[in-house]
Amino acid sequence: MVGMRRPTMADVAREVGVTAKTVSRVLNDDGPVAVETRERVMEAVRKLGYQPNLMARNMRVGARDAAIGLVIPEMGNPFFGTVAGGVESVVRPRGLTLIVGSSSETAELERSLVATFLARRVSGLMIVPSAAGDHRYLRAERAAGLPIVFLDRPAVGMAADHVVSGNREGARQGVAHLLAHGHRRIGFVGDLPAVLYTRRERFQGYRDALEAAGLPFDRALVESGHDQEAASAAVVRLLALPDPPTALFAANNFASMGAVVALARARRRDVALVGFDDLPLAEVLEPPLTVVAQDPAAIGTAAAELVLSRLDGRPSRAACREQIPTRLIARGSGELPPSR
Amino acid sequence: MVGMRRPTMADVAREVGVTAKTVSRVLNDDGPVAVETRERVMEAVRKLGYQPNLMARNMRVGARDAAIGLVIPEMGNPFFGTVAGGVESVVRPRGLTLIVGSSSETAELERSLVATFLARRVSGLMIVPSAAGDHRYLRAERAAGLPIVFLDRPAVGMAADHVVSGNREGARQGVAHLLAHGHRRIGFVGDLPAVLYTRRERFQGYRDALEAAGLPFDRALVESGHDQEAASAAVVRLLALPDPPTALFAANNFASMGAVVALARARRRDVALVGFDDLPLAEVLEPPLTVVAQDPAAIGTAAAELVLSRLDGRPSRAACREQIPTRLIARGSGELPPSR
DNA sequence: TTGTAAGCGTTATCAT
DNA sequence: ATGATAACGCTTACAA
Repeated sequence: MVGMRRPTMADVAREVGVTAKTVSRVLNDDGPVAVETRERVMEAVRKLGYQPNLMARNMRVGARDAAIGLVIPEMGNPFFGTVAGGVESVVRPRGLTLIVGSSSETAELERSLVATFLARRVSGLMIVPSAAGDHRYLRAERAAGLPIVFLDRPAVGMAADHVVSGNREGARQGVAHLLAHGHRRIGFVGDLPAVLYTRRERFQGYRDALEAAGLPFDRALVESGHDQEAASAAVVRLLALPDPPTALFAANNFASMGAVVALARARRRDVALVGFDDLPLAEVLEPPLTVVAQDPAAIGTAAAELVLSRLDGRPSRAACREQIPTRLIARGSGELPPSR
Repeated sequence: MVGMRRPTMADVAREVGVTAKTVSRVLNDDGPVAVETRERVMEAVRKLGYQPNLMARNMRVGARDAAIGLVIPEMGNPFFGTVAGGVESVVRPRGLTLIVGSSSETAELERSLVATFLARRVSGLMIVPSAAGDHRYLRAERAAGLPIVFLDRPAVGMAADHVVSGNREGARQGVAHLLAHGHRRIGFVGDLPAVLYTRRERFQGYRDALEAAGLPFDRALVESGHDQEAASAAVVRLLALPDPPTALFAANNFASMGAVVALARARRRDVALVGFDDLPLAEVLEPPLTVVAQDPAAIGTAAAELVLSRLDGRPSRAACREQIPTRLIARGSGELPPSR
């Protein structure tokens, strides 16, 4: 039983007494086929359990695999998972399969994944670039007409299509929300400086809001950490300042969780908090967490549609950027008044 | 520039003045090649920017795609995302690519995804089966030697390898934990009855624990809901009973969140709670949530290793089942004493 | 309406 | 150490 050769088109053809081409015609609704022949072919297909070999088809037909390669930093992260889900939802109805790999945020893994995808001759490439990367090596591919779209962050060293959140505007809105509730000293808790595109943008939004309100920028109110624990520590430092903030803006979900934990540990229910990126349990926290929510599914679908439009021949001479707007969700923590 | 044909092995060969087969030898470290020839080939490869075509290779070499097809219910769900990450971490070092699709928990989508994967001639199939499915149609594939492994839930209508959490034992442990803290009336909040394998197993664990403690089973203490809101409502009903439970066991994370929300809304800090499956913010809740944590990454890696071992020729005559143990994490909510 | 021949880009086999 | 030829399973182009 094991290793039994799979039936091929030729096997089906032999069974019916026709040629492979005729079977192909039936299966692809190509060219004219006699009704009776069609029926006999279909029956032989069922009888033999024949399944067309997509590999062979792809190879002959386009020299391109009917697949889209997607690189994300991490599969277990619901943000990127939802992005991937968005991509799949637009790509599958077009008959394209999704091939996914995770880079663990390292440029090396990202590059090796991309190499694999290119070797497979995927029809399109979608990349959430890792921080340290350089994408110049993809210029030739892009020039040769391969649709390449970057997600969540733009490419480095190369002008290419990309779809990102409205980071700057979203952060501005979140901070403006705190300002509107009377806060004048607002701490910023973000990733390690300058490394990440999103951190830079959101930081700009923070400054935009302050400037629009005519408030001075105080470097002492800016703290960073690369994970939840570090963010907690950052919050502790902020609250220990001589002139501490009455509100916090957490620039990503690790920072948000770190801030929530730090405030809970310190039993500080008087510090306002707005986080960038929504959390599953946000409404259960005390107080419920006010957030600037992103729309990861929309990032995925928009990027996938961009790839499809390139595939359909939309010229890709000029790189285009798409911004997916964020949405402020007021739940309580961002509406607390200043404590002093 | 667009549509420029990619260099093939033949192009490289022509450039060097040899045959395609020689280039193939160099690239695959196959057979003997003169040192000088090898160098000239490598240089031509660089010069032309040649990249081997994996599709063609796969087709010729094994009639199998060097890929593993994985079906999960939902990409945005961190549980399944982490499972997928576990699979990838095992499969990639072996040179296999991961192809993923989500079924949205519907048997139709699952089946169509599987069909696509089979048509691509993947080397292995990994499926988190959706509730309503029937997998008899896969028996022939399995008999023909295709490695097929089910994750998180077993197959229906067919004996096949599967890797699942220790649902029953984990639930037993969680409930026993509550019993050890003095509770005698423990409510069970789960999915809709009987539909889902995991719900059945965990319910059995609940009963095991009661039985071991010599406590009677009270049907009134069992409630169900298919999402967070329904679970909340279920908890409200339980607490309104004439002789209400002093503790709750939530059999999945939706139920856990629903229970947390319901207790918070009712300002009931006196009801103990143990949830099945960990939550990101569990330690931030008040009180911090005690859980029976699963190990989704381990489920993924174990299942992937099973596929690889089958691929390496381990006979698959008998289906094997692997249980990944759970781990009780006591954080506070499960250690509350009975309120009366 | 159906068949024939050729080819997609590799690698296996057998020669040289 | 290298080459010639065929083959993998399918589709395109053309012929019958």
